[in-house]
Amino acid sequence: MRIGELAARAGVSVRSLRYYEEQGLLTSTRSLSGQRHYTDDEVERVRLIQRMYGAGLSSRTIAEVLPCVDTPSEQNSDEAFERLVQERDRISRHIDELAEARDALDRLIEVNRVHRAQQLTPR
Amino acid sequence: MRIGELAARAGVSVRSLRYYEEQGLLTSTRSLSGQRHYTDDEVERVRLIQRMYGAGLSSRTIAEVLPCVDTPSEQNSDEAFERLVQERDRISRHIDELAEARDALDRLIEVNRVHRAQQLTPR
DNA sequence: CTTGCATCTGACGTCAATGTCAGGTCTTAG
DNA sequence: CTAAGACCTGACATTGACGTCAGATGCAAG
Repeated sequence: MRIGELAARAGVSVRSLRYYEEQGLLTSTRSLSGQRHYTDDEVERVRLIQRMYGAGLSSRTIAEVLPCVDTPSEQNSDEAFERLVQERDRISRHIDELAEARDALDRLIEVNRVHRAQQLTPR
Repeated sequence: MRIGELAARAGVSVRSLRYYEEQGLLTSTRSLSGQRHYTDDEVERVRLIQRMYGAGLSSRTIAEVLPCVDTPSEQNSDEAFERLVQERDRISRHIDELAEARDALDRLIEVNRVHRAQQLTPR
């Protein structure tokens, strides 16, 4: 498929796909005229990449981790594997941080609910 | 206290505090010479602000919900209250998204562990 | 008084993922 | 064949929360 279809199927912009390629996260075969062509598998790959971006990984970090996706078990993925574990842990810590923030907002919400209820029934 | 002490106590940079003021998240009284002065309470306020930033709220959004911190129960905080609930929900959704990403990484880690184990004991 | 550190304002720099535009080529339906 | 729409490269624009620097002033200690 060409880049437009991949973009539509994976739910990202064409611009982003070109950027992923530039960052070494995605490869394409080129037609004689230079247009990018992709296989069906790339759809899932792009979705995974998106997920990693969503989890706060940078292009560089994703590139570092991708060997674990492409060639698990390779000796040369030692760094990649370590990085992968590292990022998983970072995400876990981030989740905890978010949970604390959510709890703080929940407390705020509760306080405000109480005050609002009082206002509705002043006596 | 002056800005340097507040920065140290709240664990942020002086630059950030000035920025928060610029964004309407923080106020200060000024000495005759124009220096900012803060009360002890501001330390907690800054920490709360930091938490909100950490949870992905923008300056604008934080400014919108702060009325719930400053004057809960006021009629005019209707919008603020709604926004607060909205953000709480957004954070919850983000947590779910992160959890999914973490699970994806966990699966990757598991696959790689297996392959690496095989390599260590080839026969 | 002066020396040195804190503070002030204002402005420009940063970083990363992506939007957007320009000017040109490719492909495909009719 | 032709027009429309997809695609190409290259480049500049954007956004937000700061970092950083310059030049000036304030303040506490010796």
